[in-house]
Formats: sequence, C-alpha cells, structure tokens
Amino acid sequence: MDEKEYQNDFFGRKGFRRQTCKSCGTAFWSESPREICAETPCTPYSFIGNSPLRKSYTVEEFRELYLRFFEQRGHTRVVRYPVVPRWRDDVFFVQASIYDFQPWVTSGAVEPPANPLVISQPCLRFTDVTEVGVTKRHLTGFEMLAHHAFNSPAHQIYFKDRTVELCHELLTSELGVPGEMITYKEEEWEGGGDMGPSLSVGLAGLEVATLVFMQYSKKGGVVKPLPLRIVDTGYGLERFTWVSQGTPTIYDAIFGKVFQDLPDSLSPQDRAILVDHSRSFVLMLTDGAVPSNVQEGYLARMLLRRMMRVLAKYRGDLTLLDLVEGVRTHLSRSLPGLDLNPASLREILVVEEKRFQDTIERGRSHIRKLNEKLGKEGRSIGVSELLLMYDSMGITPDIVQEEVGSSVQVPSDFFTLAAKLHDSSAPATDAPGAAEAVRVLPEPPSELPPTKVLYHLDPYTLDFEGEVLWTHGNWLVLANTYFYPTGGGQITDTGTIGGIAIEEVVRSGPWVLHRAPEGTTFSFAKGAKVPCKIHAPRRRQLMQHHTATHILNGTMRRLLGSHAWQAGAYKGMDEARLDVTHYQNLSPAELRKIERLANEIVREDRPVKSYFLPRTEAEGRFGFSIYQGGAVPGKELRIIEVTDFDVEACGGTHCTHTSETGFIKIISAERIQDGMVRLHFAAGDRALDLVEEQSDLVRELSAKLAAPLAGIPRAVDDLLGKVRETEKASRNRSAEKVSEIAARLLADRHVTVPLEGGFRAVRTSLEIDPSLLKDLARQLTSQREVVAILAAEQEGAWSFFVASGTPERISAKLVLDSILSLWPGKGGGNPSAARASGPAGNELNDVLEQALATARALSQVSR
RNA sequence: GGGCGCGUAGAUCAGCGGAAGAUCGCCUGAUUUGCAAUCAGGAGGCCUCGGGUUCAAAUCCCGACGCGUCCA
Repeated sequence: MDEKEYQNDFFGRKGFRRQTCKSCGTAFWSESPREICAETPCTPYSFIGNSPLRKSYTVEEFRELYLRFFEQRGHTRVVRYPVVPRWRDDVFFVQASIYDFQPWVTSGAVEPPANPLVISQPCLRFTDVTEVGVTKRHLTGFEMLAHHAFNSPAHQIYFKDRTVELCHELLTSELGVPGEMITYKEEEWEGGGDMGPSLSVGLAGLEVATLVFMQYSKKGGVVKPLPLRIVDTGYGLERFTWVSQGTPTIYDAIFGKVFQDLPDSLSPQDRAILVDHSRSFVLMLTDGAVPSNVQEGYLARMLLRRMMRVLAKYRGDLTLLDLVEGVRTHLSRSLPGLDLNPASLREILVVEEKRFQDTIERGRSHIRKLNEKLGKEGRSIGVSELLLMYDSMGITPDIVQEEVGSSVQVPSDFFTLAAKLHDSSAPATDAPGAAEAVRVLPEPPSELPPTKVLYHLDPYTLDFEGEVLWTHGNWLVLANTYFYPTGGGQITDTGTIGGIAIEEVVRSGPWVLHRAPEGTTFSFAKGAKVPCKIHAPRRRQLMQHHTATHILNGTMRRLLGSHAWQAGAYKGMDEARLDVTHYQNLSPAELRKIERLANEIVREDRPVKSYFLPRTEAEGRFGFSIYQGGAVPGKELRIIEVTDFDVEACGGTHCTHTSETGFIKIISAERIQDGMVRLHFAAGDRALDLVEEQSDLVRELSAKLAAPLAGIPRAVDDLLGKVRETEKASRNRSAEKVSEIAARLLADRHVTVPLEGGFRAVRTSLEIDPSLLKDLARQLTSQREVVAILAAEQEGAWSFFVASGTPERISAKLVLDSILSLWPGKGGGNPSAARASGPAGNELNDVLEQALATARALSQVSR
C-alpha cells in the first residue's frame, strides 16, 4: 500500500518520520529517529519489572480509564455485545469489536448505536490455543478496547489524523509513556472483502494496539473506495494492564491471586491454561454456547477437556468446578452480566466430566486390546495407530503412553501430523445439482413496486380486496397482501384470490408471490380489484403455534437457564417444533414443569405486543436474546413481546393475548444432536385433538386388552411374555422336528451307511426348506463320527449341505467339491461345513452316490 | 459444515464372507448358620434399519438413522 495512505496531519504537525526497521524491514513512524521498531522480535520485552507507564492498573481500572478517556473526547460508551454473535450466522464467535457492527452497520444499512463510540468488547480466538502459557502473552479470550467512527459522505466524524492523535495522547499524556518509545508500524488490513491501511502500535517490545482504516472494498481483485470509511481500532486491554504492572506474564496481570494461588505442583503453563480457558468458557456459556461435538459447542468442550487433562495430571484436590467458579467470581467483579445459573454450571461440568471419563475409558480399553493384538503379530503401536486413535477416538498419545508404557514412540510433531490429516481433505464444494434442487421462482419485472405486507399490522384481517399488479401463469403479485408467506419457521397461508384457490405464498425479494394450483392461469388485468380470502382455521392454528413457540421458548430459558437458546423452529398445522440448546436430555419431570409454566402464562392472558424498533434501539432495550430465531436482516426489527416474559425479533403472525393460543401440549422431546433438544408440541384446537386422539387410542387399547386403563402396562407385559413363550415353544418344536428327522435318518439303513474307521455317512434328499438343511446337518454331526450329505429340491433348484463331525479327518469341503464336479452349481465352505446351490439337474441320486463315494474314500485315507 | 471411527446378549466387547461368541450381570441348583466366594446348569440376539453384490452377508458395497471423535 502506498506510503501516502499512512501519512496524516498529526504525523506532519508533530514531525513524525517514516523509517524502515533494520531488523524486520517494515516501514514505521515515530516521533524521534529510531533504527528498529518497538515490537518483538526486533525489540525484546523491556517492560517486565520496569513499566514505562506512570501507574500500575488492574483490568477494571484500565478499562474504565480507557472508556472515560474517549468519553471525555466526544465518544459514547456502548455496552458489550455477547461473544456468541446471534445477530449473524457466518462466524461462531466475536473475534474483534468490529464484529458487533457487521454486517448491518458497516455496510451502511443501519445507523451505529452511537458515532463515534467507545466499547470494551470481550472476544474469543482459538487459532493460538496451543500457545497459551507457552508464551507469556497468548490468550483465547481477551477484551478489545476500541473506539469506532463511521464516516458516511453526509456525515464525517474523523479519520486517520484524529485517530492517531487520540492514540498518541492516550499513551503519552494520559499514561506517561515517553513518546520516543512508541512506533507506528505500517501494515495492510484485509477482511470480509474490505481492506485498508493500518498502523500497529508498538511499545517496549509489545504490540499494544492496531489502528485500522477501512476504506476500500476488494472484489475480484478490483479495489474501490467504500461509501463508508470506518475507523476500526483495537487496544488490548490485557496487554496494557500487563505493561502497566510489568509482571512476568500477562496471566499474573489479569488473574492476579487466582492465578498465583493455584497449586504449586502445577507448571506455570498449566496454570495459564486453567485460568485462561476457564475465563473463555464462562464467557461462551453465559452467551449460549453449550458444550457439544459440533460447531461453537465443540470449542467449549475442547477448552474443558484441555483443562481436565491438566487437572488429571496432578491428581490434586483442585476440582474443575472450584476452578471455573473461582474464575467466574473473579471475572464477574469487573464484567457484569455473568449471571450464570450456578446449578446449570455445576451440572454442565459434571456431565462433561463424565463424558470425558467415558471417552478416556473407552480409549484405554481400545489401547489395551490393540496392544495385545499387535503384540501377537510382533509389532507395537506406531504413528499411524496413534493418529487414528487421536482423530477418531480423541485419545492423545500421552494416554497411550500411560497405558502401555513409554515404549510407544511419539513423534515430536505429532499434532502437526494430526492437523495434516485434515488438510488433504479439501472442503467439498457443492456441485450444482448435487445439492437439493434450488427452486426457481418466476421473476417479476424489477420496476414492479415492492409488495406492502399488512399481516404484520393486523393478523386478524383475513378478508380483503387486493389490487393485482402482475400475473404469470399460476403466480400472482398483489400491491398489498395479508397472506403470510412461508418464513421464520411458519408455513404458508392458503385461501382464495378472486375465487381461485391459493395453495402457497412465498417471499421473493421485495415481493410476495401467491401460487394457484399447477395448470391454473390467472387472467386478471393489471390493476384489477379482486376479493381475497385467507383460510381462517389454518391461519388461526398457525398463529397459535407461533405464539406458543415464543411462550415455550421463554419458559425453557427461565427453567433451564440462560444458556438455552432457540436453535430452530417449525410451526405447521399438525404440530410445532422448537429446538433449543441444552446439555442433556429433558427428563419427564422437566417436561411437565415446562408444560405447566407455559400453560400458566397462557391462563394469565398476558398481552402479546408487536411493533417495530430500530435495530440498535431494540438491542439496547432488550439485549441480544431477541435474536432467538437467528440472524434477522434489516434496519428495523419487528419485536414480539409477551409481556414481562419473552421478547424476540420475529416476522410471524401472532395472537395478541396469550390466552388465544389455548392449551399447549408437549407431545415429546428428543435430543437431536449433542447439546440440542427438540420439543414437539401443539397448541389450541390441535392440542385438544391430540389429547383426544391419545385418549381414544388408550381406550381402544384398553378395550382390546380387556383391561382397565391402569392395567394396560401389566396386560401388555403379560401379552409380550406369552408371545415370547409361544415363539420359544415354536422354536423348540421345529428343533424337535429336526431332531426327529435326524433320528429317523440315522435309523434308516438305506440312508445311513457305515464307512471305514467307524465313520458313518448320512446321505439323502429331502423335500424341505433348504434353510433347514443347516440345522439338520448340525443335529446329525453332533455325533463326531457322522458325515452328513444332505440335498433339497425346491422350485427347480438343488441345494446341498455337507457337514462333518470330524473335519480334520473327513473334509466337508472335499465332499462338496466332488458334487460340484458333476453338477454346475456354485458353492463352497470349509472342512466342517460346505454348501452349494444351483439349477436342478437330472439324477440327484447319482450325485449323492458320488459324494458318498468321496466320503468313503476319505474315510479310508484317514484310517 | 466437513473428515474419520463405531452400532452384535441387560452391560463391556470379540468375530469381519462359509454352522452367532467371550467376560461381567441375571435366573436355578449345590456348598455355607447367613453373606461373599466357588462349582454345575440355564435364560437372554430383527448381529441398528433399508437396498445391493454373492451359491452363501453380522462380515463386502451404497444409503439412512444413532453414537463417538477430530477439524473449521
């Protein structure tokens, strides 16, 4: 990027010079001449035990100092956003303060909450998780202090000049850092298709802040100026705290006593892992990332497991629960809102510890078996086995070594090798056509005005006059409509327009498309006024299901804890579904509690208000839990508020009072994936229908079983017992039958003939199911000296089964081979049993006699 | 979201193309004052489900579902 991009009035006024670092070759700016920049590795840490700052600060003190400094200079303080960004669906965690404002504010669609603003935003980054404690400065969770200014063409706040000035003023006059210690290194920033110059602020060996100036978009290699030029700064709260205290590591500075009081037997690295990971875990759990094996939940689990491994190594009396609770307490003193339900926290940790124990135990037993098996082959566990165990069973090499001793060689770059397993498997790109077919909707001309949607304003108008704007075969667009199009988990309205049935309503860009059955052609003129009717019972049911969904979601959050977030929902005619993040299955008792509280809310007849609010105002007033349904587009949010109970951003049609939903009935609950449960339920008439259907079923059962209602379980047990006995008896009977046949065959001198050496051969053809030959042969050869040569003829096909009670002497396979040499069937087997089948030939007896001859020959050889 | 591994008796698992097994638990009996232990006998299986290949599939292939795990 050009040098000019970094120049600004402040540098000019103060006589800053642009120089090139002799060590790393990067260009940087500083107040006075320097040969090298002030960041590692060029400048080693010089602040440890010797802080360049005037005073020493705690995390809370520095955060407050920073926020106030910028408040006093015209910035508005904004409260932190959750670390799990529910307002967007492209990332798992907030990794920088600017994430709070993407994409709506940064694209210019939505006004920022304040301009300019200052914030301290907790962030999570896991790319360097293995560096925690290895270096003195790496963290998975940190707070980014930031001031942002959004410059639109109409409204210029400030840009490079003022940003650098504020930074330099903060560092020098406010904090007392000698100006000559500070360097501003030139860098290029790029992210999310945007780019711009940035300055990395170095001090005593540490990068303490980055000043980014987003001003270009870069698409397909073409660089264009952005309409909105954004000041995106990031000051490391923990780093400043560290520099000010000059402690040996960043962990001492942030966690103080909590870090230092950990047992002495723990290495400094392990202590760092414990406090850092605890803090990140508490943050993510508070904001709704429940441990799981997929998505953001996996990272929560990974943190816990890393901590548990550390704790297990030392076998001290420090428990995971005490550790996490201690860090949470420490953290909550400075960061309000970490009000995790302590019972939930304990339960999650207990559940996760159990899961991890199970995984390790499974792994250990696998290792023992594998070791034994390889031992027999004269081999031992090698790298490929280690990799497979780690990748697919989660067993780390140290567990293997604990189990079978250090004879197992673990390469030093094991985890690099493990990572490579995933490199080669390039992410499968969705081949067109391979994925589910994308539906092609007819496209109205772009000049057609957007449909005015009225169902938001009045969900009770089901009969109205519409103005036809456009038709295309069986598709129709009105100027305004009360028809609700499929969306937000709520299925489509149906009804009629001008007497023609409407089967489906869908949203397409700015329009709402109404679809008549295939083959229909609308013939309304443009501008025609047509009577429209929405199918009322259907709409009513969908409204009831939708409002009931909100009531249940509020109930779950209240009863299960704030980690419970809606992860998806469906509102149909027959039933509704609600998916919620939770760490284990819901018990019948919990389901009952949920159902009771939900119905209490219904009975209380609370008003359900719906209204529009600017996004930022809605977030400020109700917090980020309004994004239960996931990311919602747009400047204005439609808010559905169940009075004093639940507030969500939602576009669906809702009842205006909770009592209108009628009875809410939970049908069932299931765990649809780790860390997520699904509730099936119904409301209103449909709930009553279901209960009636169920009681009808029970009555029918009772009648059929001739048992009173309460006696049904016993009656079923009795019945199942009888069935089992009958089945057993029938099995026994056929076994007996086989025994009888076997006895008869053995007694028949035409069938059973003596061979040499005391052997006997049983050879015959039977008209029985070929599958019975096996059982029969087994019966016969329970006497060691018997060779059975059995055949069955059925539907023009022959089946043979040869079995030998003494396979080491007379091989059934050899006998069968002699059969196959005479007849073109296919088959095979082993010395103790062999079978063949194929098309029927002419003389079955000849074949059997040949087989007998072979058996006889074998008996002579073996004598 | 993707990769890998695994679904067999109540539990833990072996078997990995040719006649469903082991250990623990359970039941009955023997021994014992009683328990534990021991011995003898016994019950208990849609080998997850659905397709395919094969003369023959728990076993191989494809798909679904479930569980686990690693990575984003």
